[in-house]
Amino acid sequence: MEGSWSWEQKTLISELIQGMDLAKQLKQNLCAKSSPETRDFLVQRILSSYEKALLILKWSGSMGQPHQPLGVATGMCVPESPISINESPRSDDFERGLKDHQDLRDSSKKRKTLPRWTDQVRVSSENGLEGPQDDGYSWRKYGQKDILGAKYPRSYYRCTFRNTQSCWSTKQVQRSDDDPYLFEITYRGTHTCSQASNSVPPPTSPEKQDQKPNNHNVIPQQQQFEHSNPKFPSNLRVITEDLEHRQVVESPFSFPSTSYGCMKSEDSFTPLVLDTETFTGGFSQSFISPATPESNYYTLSPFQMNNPAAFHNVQRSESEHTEIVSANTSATNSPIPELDFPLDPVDIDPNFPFDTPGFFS
DNA sequence: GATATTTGACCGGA
DNA sequence: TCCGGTCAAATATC
Repeated sequence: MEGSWSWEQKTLISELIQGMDLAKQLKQNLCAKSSPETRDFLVQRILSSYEKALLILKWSGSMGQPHQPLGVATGMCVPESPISINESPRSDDFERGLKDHQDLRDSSKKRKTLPRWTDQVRVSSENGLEGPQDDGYSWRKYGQKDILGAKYPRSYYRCTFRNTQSCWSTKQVQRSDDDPYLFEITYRGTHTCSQASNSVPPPTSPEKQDQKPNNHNVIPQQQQFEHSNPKFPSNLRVITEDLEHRQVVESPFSFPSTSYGCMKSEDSFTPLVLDTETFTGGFSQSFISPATPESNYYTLSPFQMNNPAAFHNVQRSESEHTEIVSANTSATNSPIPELDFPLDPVDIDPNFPFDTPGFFS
């Protein structure tokens, strides 16, 4: 699988790792009260690394490269909406994307470009016949269709706030032929509605379609999540899946040590985000996709790589890369092709709190 | 009455 | 022409 890593992917990882290391150095320099010149130098190099990484992403996008492995392997917070380090939440590109969404009705071609990814959700036997119902978002069913060759009809849902908030996220729910308790949920587009910024665990993001059960540091996050989500059943289990091989592997429910770094204030990468509202639009997906409120099963797709500890594993083991890459390339599609970073104005506020406690710790 | 679901029809891509 | 995706009127539920 190592061969599947293209040059730009490796370079991208290298640049991001370098950026993080430089940031660590900067942090140390801040603590040591080093000279401003040294700090400026480090800041410049950090910026350079991330700009290169973004350029690689941009270039890969223009070349039609599969992006999903990139987002996963690097642990980048990669929303469909462009990331702007210190700018307003919605860049021009994102506005354009929104407009595209709104024009969807007029052009099915645009529909095809919507980010798309698939989850598999297993429901418990006692309630599974009704299918997965609640993934944290409000959906309105707008259609059902018998699919050729499929035993069960496919249901079509769109965001309840489609009209009121122009949220164009949709999902399709298809029951597995082989396993009636297994549902394949295909999400299209990410939420731009107010739900996107809520604490409710949203559907699995495309960046982390799969997760091997050997997640070492997941328990604290789980506990944390359970505490912050009173409705969250403690006896839930997680399905970690390899969509490529269509095998569902069950494991005791656990969370990655960091879910969506960009969304978690305690996450070590949070300072780079500056404002979670920045990602209210395209970057709404979280790492967990609950099947139903009553379900005992969840799919888990942890965005492990934004955990610095996990991130370092990237350096250690390429086999681990390939695990994640293979899992994520198995997804039906990725939203990352929609990625459209505002590459030019990658400016970081000089007062940016790199020395925030916990930053790069 | 407001909102959600169902279902047949329609449209566009392959 | 077939099929997947969506629309919109009819119906159901609260």
